[in-house]
Amino acid sequence: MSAKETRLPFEPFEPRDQLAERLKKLDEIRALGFDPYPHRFDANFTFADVLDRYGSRTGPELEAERVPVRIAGRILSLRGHGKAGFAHLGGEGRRLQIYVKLDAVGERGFALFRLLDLGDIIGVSGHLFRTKTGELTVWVEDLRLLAKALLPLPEKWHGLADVDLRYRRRYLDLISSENTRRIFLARAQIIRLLRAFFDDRGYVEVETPMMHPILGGATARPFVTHHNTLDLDLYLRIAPELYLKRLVVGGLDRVYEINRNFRNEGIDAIHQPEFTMLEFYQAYSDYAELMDLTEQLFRSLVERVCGGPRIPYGELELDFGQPFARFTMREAIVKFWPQAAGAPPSLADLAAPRGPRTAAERYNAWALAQGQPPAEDAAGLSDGEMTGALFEAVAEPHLVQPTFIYDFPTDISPLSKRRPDDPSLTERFELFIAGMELANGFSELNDPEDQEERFRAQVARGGDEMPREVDRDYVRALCHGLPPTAGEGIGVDRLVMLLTNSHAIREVILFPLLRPEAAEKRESPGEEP
RNA sequence: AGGGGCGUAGCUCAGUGGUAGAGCAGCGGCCUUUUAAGCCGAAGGUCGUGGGUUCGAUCCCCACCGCCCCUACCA
Repeated sequence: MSAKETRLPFEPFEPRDQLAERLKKLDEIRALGFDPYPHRFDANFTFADVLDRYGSRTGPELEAERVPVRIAGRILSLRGHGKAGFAHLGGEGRRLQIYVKLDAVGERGFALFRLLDLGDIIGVSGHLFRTKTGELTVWVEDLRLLAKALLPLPEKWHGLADVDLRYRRRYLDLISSENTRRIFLARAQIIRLLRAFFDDRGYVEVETPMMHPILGGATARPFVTHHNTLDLDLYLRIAPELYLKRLVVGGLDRVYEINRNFRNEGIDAIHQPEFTMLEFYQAYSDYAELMDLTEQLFRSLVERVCGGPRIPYGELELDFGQPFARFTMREAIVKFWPQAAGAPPSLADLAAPRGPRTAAERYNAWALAQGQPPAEDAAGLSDGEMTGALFEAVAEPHLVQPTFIYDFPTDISPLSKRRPDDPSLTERFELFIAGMELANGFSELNDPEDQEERFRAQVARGGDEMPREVDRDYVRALCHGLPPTAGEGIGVDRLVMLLTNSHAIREVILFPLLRPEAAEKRESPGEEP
């Protein structure tokens, strides 16, 4: 094949024959005296401007005005007709048709037009008119190539159908999928709104370390890295929590951070190793106030991003207009207990020693007979852990509409403050929507003795997910006095999923972590050239 | 990690135990208001990889690789 014999200036990409073809055209364009990569183009309109201002003007009105237009964009469609042709230019998610004909652009301009391909970036000058079929179009008088595309766009009818490629070549996905563009514009808007919400309430945005010498702030398996000069192993952070609370000790009474956390765990529809978390802390406050604030935040986001209180999510309709449902964890177990599994346990049963286990045994007997997933039941589970497991099996799948679950067992909440009336429970809540956990907040534990004790218990228990040493400096900070403080984390990726009706976390992360392509494996990072 | 599905032209997909097909894209030709433009022509494939069964495998069997879905752990 002749394409293979063509000498290529760089390590070629597939499809090679089309690459070679386009390189050939590039040479021909240069031979015509055009610079295929000029430095600038002075447009006088954006696509949105033209379409919004002239989209409803009639043909005769446009002819009378002869609106001069200079506009630049990518060629998204191309239809040649001998000595004339149409194309659509795309930019900012909009598109505008252009009409190029020999008489109007001259021999040299038309020769250039015939050497253009889908994907090329061009600038045109001319005036607006309406075609026979009524489409607003630029009558081109001058045509410039601004950047040659050496590789083709995705297939015009199906777009980028290969999901894997959509994530690997997000730039192509953004060109060819309007929905992808919409999702990431919404994501940017959501993050802007989050900042505005907290800025308006006197919170200070901060950035705390992403590399931690001591694991803490959550229970998760970490990534480990190494600093050469200090000869120090570091963990990529699993949570910013302990640093943010140090700042509250330091008198930043309201702080928030929007940034990445890293957890070396599984990847699925709602988990990515690198994910974005909003965490915020408010001194002189408690978890009840945060539930109110969270409800306000979600309601206002839904209103502003989606334009109303009710939003579709797959087959579901989620309603943020009503007050969010609120149940204690034990209440939720009672409420969603299936009738067929016999009489539900009472709140007192669940509070009694070994009560959660007894209830779980009854539930699991029914669940196994029904083929339903049972509550996790390991021999060593405490009453609190058993309660959590029972809640997950019995209640969690039912939490479709926005619902707060609060008063978590102390055993599964190492950083939350105990309830004064019941030390087996903590002042902690989670917000569930569409079966997903969206937020987790609590009244912060600020008793340094209790904290040190709980840290020691974690270290003693051991395992990949536990810190290997007590964060002494954090305890010291608490010794200087952390005011009564409430704090919360909100999973930003999941929030974006919800507000954009996306059903996989990879849809809302621009470049999600994927297994490297086979061909890329050879050039793995870390290898010296 | 376990179960299921998929892998055929650059892309989207048909198809058969007997040497492989369409549409789109690309290439050549015609076409000065088209829009999934149209018409004519030519080209494009080690049927994911490696073994096995068979006279013969893209098809059947085994293993591996990659991707997707479900299930278990984590936000």
